[in-house]
Amino acid sequence: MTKKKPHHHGNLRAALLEAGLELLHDGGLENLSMRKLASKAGVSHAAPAHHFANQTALHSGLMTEGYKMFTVAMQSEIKLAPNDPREIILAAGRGYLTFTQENEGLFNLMFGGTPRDHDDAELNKASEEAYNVLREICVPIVKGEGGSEANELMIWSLIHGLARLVLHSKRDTINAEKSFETWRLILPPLEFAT
Amino acid sequence: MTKKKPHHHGNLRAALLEAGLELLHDGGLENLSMRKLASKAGVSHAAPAHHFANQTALHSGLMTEGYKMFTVAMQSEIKLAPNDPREIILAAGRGYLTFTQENEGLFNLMFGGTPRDHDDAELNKASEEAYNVLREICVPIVKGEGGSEANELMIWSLIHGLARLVLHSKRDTINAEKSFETWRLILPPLEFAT
DNA sequence: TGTACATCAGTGAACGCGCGTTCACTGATGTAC
DNA sequence: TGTACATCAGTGAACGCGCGTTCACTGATGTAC
Repeated sequence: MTKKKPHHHGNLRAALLEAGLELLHDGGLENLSMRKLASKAGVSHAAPAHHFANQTALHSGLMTEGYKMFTVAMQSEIKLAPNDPREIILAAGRGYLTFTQENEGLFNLMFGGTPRDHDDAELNKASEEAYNVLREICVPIVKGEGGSEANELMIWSLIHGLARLVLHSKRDTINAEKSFETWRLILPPLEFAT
Repeated sequence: MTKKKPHHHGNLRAALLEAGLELLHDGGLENLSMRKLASKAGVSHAAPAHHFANQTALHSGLMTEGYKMFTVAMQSEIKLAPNDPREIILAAGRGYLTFTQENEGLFNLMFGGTPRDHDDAELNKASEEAYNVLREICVPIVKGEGGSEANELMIWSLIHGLARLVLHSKRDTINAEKSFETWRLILPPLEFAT
């Protein structure tokens, strides 16, 4: 006896987000629409309205997933790194680069100017958690004139900029290994508190 | 006697690009369409087809304008800077930041993953010229393990990343002055050849 | 200088498409007693 | 345990919209002689 489609999906919200990530993965930002999303999740195109009030809400939901993936990507690289502040920073950057290369569409959604819901608590929480990873790896760096904030911004700008540029010129830096090496080369000397 | 509209516009291509920049300026990436463009330029919506084969061609044309503006923005700040390699790098960064803050929509078009025509000679030329400005200001930096390319990538990643992050968190860094100061703070110490 | 003619750069109507959103509906689920 | 009922989460049809693109056309411009 084959399973009948249940009228209630069970966890449609999660399924829709997953479908959205797939769409982004397969065809980038241009490939994302509420109707395709619903279709990919095997549901009528009016169904998502029960879970996302509008497109911006959906985008915010996907960005939330993005930040969570960001956090995980950085943390799992950090876990493998030797216990040395510079190595930890390099590892976090590798996680960042891996994420961006594997999720170009999502990265563009997150940082390409797409409107988001600034009051989305989950989104704000997820993005803060990602930032916290960055903050922690910067703690050991000796503070200069700009304090710890300048250190964090420096590291973040560097790695974010590199990630963007790597995607932008795929011909030159097509594989992860090469971009990891570049990252190692451009990270300036840092002074750490002992 | 009032001037009749001439049937031939004279320089519609330029007018369309200008209209496109205005649309981007006023409403960002989402505000850009061929029909709005034509309407803004005071021309029927089928007219642009004579100047841009398709949307990608139009986007590429706008990106070309963007790179030119980039180059000008950096060069004009460099011109005002004291003749000191670090000051020149700081000045170029200020130009970059000014451009991005005044042209957020265009910046998103250029670096947000929008497809471009990779065979557009004008576009490639304009982007190379912008890169050349960067290359020149990096010449005085002492080469490390990664050679001059690593120096260029380091400076570019830093300033591009900062520009992106400034736009991303407008609340914190709403004005140019503040972002200039941040830029000065995060530019690491550099060693210059004498 | 004048004329014939090819080419160019517009117009305006029409095409079909995919989109987000709304709506009345219905079947499934959960709850009170 | 059984029943009545409210709520929830889907369906499918329909809405109007703006879009990129195509097309036959026409008026303006440029050129050959």
